Amino acid sequence: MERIIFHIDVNNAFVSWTAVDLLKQGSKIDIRNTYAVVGGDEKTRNGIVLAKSPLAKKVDIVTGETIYNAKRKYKNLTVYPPNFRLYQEMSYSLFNLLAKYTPDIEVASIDECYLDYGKVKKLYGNELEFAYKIKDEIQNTLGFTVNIGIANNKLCAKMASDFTKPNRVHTLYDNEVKEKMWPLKVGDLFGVGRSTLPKLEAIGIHTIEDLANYDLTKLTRYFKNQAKHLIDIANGIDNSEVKSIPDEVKGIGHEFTLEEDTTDINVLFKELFLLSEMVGKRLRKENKYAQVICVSLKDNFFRRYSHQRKLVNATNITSEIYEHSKSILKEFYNGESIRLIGLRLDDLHEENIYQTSLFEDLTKKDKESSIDKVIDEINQKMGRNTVTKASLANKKINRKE
DNA sequence: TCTGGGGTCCTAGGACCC
DNA sequence: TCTGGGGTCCTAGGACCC
Repeated sequence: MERIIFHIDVNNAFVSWTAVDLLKQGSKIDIRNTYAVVGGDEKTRNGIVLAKSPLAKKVDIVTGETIYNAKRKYKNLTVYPPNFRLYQEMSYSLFNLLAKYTPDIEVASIDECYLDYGKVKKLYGNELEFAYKIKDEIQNTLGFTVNIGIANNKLCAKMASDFTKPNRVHTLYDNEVKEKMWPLKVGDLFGVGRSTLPKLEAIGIHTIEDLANYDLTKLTRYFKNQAKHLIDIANGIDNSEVKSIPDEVKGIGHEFTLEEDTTDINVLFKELFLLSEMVGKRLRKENKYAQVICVSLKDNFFRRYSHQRKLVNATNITSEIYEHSKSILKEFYNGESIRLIGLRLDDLHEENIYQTSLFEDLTKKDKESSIDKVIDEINQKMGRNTVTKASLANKKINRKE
């Protein structure tokens, strides 16, 4: 069977979705046609650009830069706060629409997916016609536009959807790679990031074509095992499958930037407690137990450090997660000024195979577990964060998720 | 009031065992 | 006894993505 893959990508997703929502609420202006970005709050030090309108892009505003910097590029820029709940709903509505046509859809992120068209071509016919049809259907029923890339593998479909925007359909079949992809800058290649790019340029590789034709033995000297993969992707080679059934979640983490830097370990402990509740709650919701706990810090020079610990017994109990994370932090925190703290759970298991120790108080464990259950249930019924442990009662909780 | 948060995958080195 | 090497587990950190 012929391999035909679609990559469907929402144009300026967060800006578009915010625009659709504002219009629904009666707004007279469509922010997609203004100098607008969606970005975090500068006051809580979350002030970066998450998405930009085409006009904002025109004045060289880029995703990831500070709001402060973006405003220097365009003085009257409007900044909209992100609304992740809305984005999640918009995302579902898109994937539900596509699922009417085929179950072979891989959700790649909140605003993009792959669709295995080869498997349903007999049903729907020519892929270009079908792509235009669903592109228009999305626009007419959901109110936002997408780009669709069509190719013989996922990588090329992804590259194709990134050609000219918005509201376009592009193809990048195997026999079009040389003509359509090779002239692009090597940094535009999916999989070449900000660390690999300068290394490639240093050895004279500037376009995707340069990389595609580079000698493998020579490239291996610089990139070891990564070299073959780099040359493959530059040639548009990718054999990965469209995975319609998502992998089991492999880890759960949360982190936050503090409102101000701190050297006070007790402040860090408090944050760890809040993080423990958040990751614990999610873990229990997934019915999983974690065996690895990882605490990470970012200092005021933006350097990241982390330490992890593998537990003898996996856990999903908030107080246990907290006690371990606290002791991990104590182990490696050296008093420097901290900007961000994060907590991650890895090595997740379905069941808790518990190795009992002779001296362990299992009654206490049961009690902790039922306390968590009660807190989860109340929060479920009454809304988030109605109840937390007493030590947090005086802490303002207004974190965004 | 310059620089978020949530993931996955990979690599390298050390410990340990045979 | 003069220095191997395969395999696995564990940890720390890097790279990439949206």
